[in-house]
Amino acid sequence: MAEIVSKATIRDVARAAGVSVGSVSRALNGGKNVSARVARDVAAAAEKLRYQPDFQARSLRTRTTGMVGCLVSDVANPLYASIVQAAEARLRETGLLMVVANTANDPARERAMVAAFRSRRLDGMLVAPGSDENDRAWRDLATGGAPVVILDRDVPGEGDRPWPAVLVDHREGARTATRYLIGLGHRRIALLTPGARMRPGRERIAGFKAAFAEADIDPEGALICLQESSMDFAQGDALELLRRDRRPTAIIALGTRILAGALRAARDLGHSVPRDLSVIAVGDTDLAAVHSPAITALRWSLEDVGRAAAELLLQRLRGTGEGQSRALLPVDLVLRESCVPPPTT
Amino acid sequence: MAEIVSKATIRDVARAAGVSVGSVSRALNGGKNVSARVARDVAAAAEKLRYQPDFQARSLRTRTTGMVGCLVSDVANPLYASIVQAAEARLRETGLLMVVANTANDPARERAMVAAFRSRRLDGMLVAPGSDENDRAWRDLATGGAPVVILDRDVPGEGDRPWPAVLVDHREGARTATRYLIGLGHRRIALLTPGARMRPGRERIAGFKAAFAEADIDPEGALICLQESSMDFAQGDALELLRRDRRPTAIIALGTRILAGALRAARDLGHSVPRDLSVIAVGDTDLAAVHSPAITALRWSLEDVGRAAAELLLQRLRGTGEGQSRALLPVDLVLRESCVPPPTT
DNA sequence: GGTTGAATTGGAAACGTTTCCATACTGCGG
DNA sequence: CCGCAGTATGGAAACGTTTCCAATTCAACC
Repeated sequence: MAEIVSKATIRDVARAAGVSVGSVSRALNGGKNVSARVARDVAAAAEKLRYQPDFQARSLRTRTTGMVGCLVSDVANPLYASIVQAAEARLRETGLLMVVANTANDPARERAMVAAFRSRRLDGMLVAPGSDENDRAWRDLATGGAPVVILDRDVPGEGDRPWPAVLVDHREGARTATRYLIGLGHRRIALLTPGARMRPGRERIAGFKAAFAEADIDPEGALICLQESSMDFAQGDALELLRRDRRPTAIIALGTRILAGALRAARDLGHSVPRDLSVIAVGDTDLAAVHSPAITALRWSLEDVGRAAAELLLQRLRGTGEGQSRALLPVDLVLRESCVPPPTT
Repeated sequence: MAEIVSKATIRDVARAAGVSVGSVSRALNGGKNVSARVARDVAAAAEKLRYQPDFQARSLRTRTTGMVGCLVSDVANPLYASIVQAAEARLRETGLLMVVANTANDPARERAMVAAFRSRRLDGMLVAPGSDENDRAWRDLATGGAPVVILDRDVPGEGDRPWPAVLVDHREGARTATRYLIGLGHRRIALLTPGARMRPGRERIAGFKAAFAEADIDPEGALICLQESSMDFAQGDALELLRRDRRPTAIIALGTRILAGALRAARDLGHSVPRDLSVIAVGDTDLAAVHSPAITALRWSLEDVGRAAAELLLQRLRGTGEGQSRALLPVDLVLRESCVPPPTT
């Protein structure tokens, strides 16, 4: 009949079971040094009172909150959403909750959120900084003692050793894609990617250039076009690119929005994909898979990134040996219909 | 030079400022009843010691955590991701953190997460239950006293009054879309949407049927095809649908994955969109906007949903008058290139 | 100068746990 | 029968805040 639920405190349970609060705590948690009788009575009392321990109070004493933070520029970005999703799944399995915050790549906001996380005493955090230089914030957090795992960024690191991180081999991916296009005969290829402020862009550019270098062809054909990550910008840039005299015959475009912009620009100019323009998507989004023609894409597993990051963090939280401190995930080129040899002019 | 940061407690500040802890607390929070001298000294001491209050401890005393939960089936689903993003943005403005959890529409997991949220004493929560019947879980939470805002679901409600909720007018949207297709001359139209277990599906079906009813045409042409939300399923179903003798001449398909399945099926069968098959997307995703041909779509603002939900929750948290308790957001049909009159057979 | 009421302050009691410590109890070997 | 080691137990301290309450100061007014 008890309608008023859940005001039950450990003291109530103790009283109901006729033991001390200390015993209740031991019975419910440790199980160590507790007699069968006490265990039984406490369990019964807890059940009857629908006792649910108060995490806040427990946290205060144990200095652990059972929560980890996740800081990304935008959870709605498909390239992050799946990472967050997978990480949450893994963390939940161990009873951890995940608090997420969007930074929009604003360093001030990043610092503010790190401070908030620390002030809330979150046990750890997963972060994808908006630039590699803002490591003061992470350092701050680290001095708070909470482990940090970096998502696909090169953050300088803490004195001696680098931060634990999950990295994606964008360089090799970009090189493979570029090599493939060169192999098809393309000599002028544009790479559309957000700025080199962050690791993924930097690595892609490096791989892109490497492919040109190793093919020993005119590096002038490697058109690097840095982007805001927005469809309209990309469309404008792509239009400009495709109107040039010696326009690129192939485009490598990041994500959903930039890819979309490029595709639109091509359509607006009456270029047919792949006949007039080959296209490779970086990141295998719904759009790439379903577009007609289906877009050849560089794919890496976002789920793996999330899972691996969670795993790395869990290792640190448990303090079980250092284990490995970084993971490098592979990138595959999945061949579809959007690449053919360049038109013969 | 102080390298060891952030062990500073309020007691340290009190000592450094030469006042009592009570005064420090008042100086830092209330500002009420505190002399200029104390305010100055405390501020200075806090600054010098880099004092950051411990939210855990504060929570214990104030019974408020500054965190709200968000429970959806899958944050990586584009239809949720933007909602979460927008809600987080609004909540953050007021200093609240958001913890998210994915339920995969599993009622057991939903209950478990609600329990976890309550146990952590989250101040409130935003939830999109996987079915409308699992309201026991929310009732539990409500008895914990934390306000709940429902995202686009019909949850029976708490005795007298319904839960606060943000709803989308899917019925009207579906009706508009269907009416539009009928107006173009279509008589056999398929609606591909996930089951009627949840409000959006139910409402869409109702609107779909209503359009047929009001047009006074053969309701046999209203082909309702319930779906798992997965591309492969949708593709299979769509193939079956399009192979029928009297195949639909238009398809209304939900989201990214089902839409993608339908588009693929059409392509596999050599049906050209829109010549042989008109298509309307439900939900204006990247895919719909960028596909060639661009897909006419039902659009509602996910950002508005998230913002409105956050706003409703904030109202409840502040306890400022009841305000309105539900919002109904409009759905627009954005016309693109994927709908034309049916082929004349 | 004394009285009064408000403004400020310090001290201590909460908040609900976990964990430490001292005590009581148990069984066992001498 | 007496230590004695180990195990169970109760009581209390601690975690870091906020907030209550009583005490003190202060200014102003008679």
